[in-house]
Amino acid sequence: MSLQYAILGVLDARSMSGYELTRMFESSARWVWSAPQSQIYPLLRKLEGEGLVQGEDQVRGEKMRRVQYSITEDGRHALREWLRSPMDTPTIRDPQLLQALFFDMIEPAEADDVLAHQIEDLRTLIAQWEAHRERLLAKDTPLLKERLSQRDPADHDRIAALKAHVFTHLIESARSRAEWAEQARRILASSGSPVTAHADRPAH
Amino acid sequence: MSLQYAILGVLDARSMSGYELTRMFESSARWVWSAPQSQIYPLLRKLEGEGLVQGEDQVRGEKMRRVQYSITEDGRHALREWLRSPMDTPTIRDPQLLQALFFDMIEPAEADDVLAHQIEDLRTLIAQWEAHRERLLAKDTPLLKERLSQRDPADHDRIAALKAHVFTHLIESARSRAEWAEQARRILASSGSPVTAHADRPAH
DNA sequence: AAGTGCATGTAAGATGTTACATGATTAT
DNA sequence: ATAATCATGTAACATCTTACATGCACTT
Repeated sequence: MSLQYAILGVLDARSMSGYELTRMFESSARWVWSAPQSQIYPLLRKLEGEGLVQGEDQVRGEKMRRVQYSITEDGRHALREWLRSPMDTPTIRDPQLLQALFFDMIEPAEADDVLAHQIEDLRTLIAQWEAHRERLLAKDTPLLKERLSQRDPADHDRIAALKAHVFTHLIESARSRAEWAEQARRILASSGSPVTAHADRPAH
Repeated sequence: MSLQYAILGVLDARSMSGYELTRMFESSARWVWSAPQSQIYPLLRKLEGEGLVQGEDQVRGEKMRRVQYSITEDGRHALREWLRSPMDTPTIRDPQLLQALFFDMIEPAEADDVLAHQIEDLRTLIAQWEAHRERLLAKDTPLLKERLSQRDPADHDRIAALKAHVFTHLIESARSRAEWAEQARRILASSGSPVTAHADRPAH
């Protein structure tokens, strides 16, 4: 559902080939949506079938056809409809939190390792998001530049602030999660042998 | 992947029928995982096939067969393996944040409505999670009671604190999100006409 | 007699992941 | 030459959502 609008939103800034979109969405820890290449290409075809995007064949080299997709007026309309529609908070489905809920079933030291790994991972993400946020505020990302060039200069600050604000949340959220993990480590250490009843392996 | 371990984790506290598990996981805004009934029953069969859970047929009334599932030693072992394994932060895929990223394409008033709806929704969730958290700290949920009855009383506080801590994060996270949405409303209001270029409908 | 809750299932479709396959162009 | 990057696709599979179907037990 949402990937389609993510694509439309990006194409609204500028036209792109499937490959460029793929690079945007693949392994994009620093972006708000991710999708593998195998989802992008079929979806572009589908959107073209619905008239929301338009592909233009470009000859490159001998017979290499490289398709440049751009958003249509219908596509922009569909995107705006979606942007206007309120949605409920998506149901939480967080494997790491689920894991934490049952940490009393393993040794505190083992749970501690898992949490330490989470914290490490979060630090990396935070750094990436912070960097991206800074670039947005400086209006220094390729896509934002393209977008702003179509807009009234009086709005530039507001638009950049709005986009950066999304990343502010990602950063805040990851920071709060890291603090949560630290606190969880403290609770685990607080005392207590683990798994007294029905142990997985003979007590040692 | 994770649903299977969520089921095992619940069954570790006490045996249950598919129906009871369904009620646990369906529309469970107050829990950390959710799944519709159509996922539960087939998965239970699969887990039984793998020997991770064991179903016991119970006669009820005339010929009504009601199956009570319990976790096996293999199931407990598989669950512990999973609990010990570090995982990377799941890729963020948040439709609401995606929406916010393109709010510059619609009227500020329209975006404001969407954000107001989000905040309302978050308040409801926060209230539910807070209630659940309180009950966990008071060791007053049916499932936690069953679980604690199998464990050393000296660990009870630590276990309850650990579980409650998971909900603390959900609450903190939702609060931070609500504050973020309020801030976003302020940015939207900060000035600026919207969509100057390529308007969806004639400017008014 | 009809409705609600208990209880278990199937089917169709959307979405997402992992892996494989292919060929052209550009850089070393 | 060969490796990396550009570029586009398919296949198989797991997961998740929505909807429908069925029948018993208990209440009103």
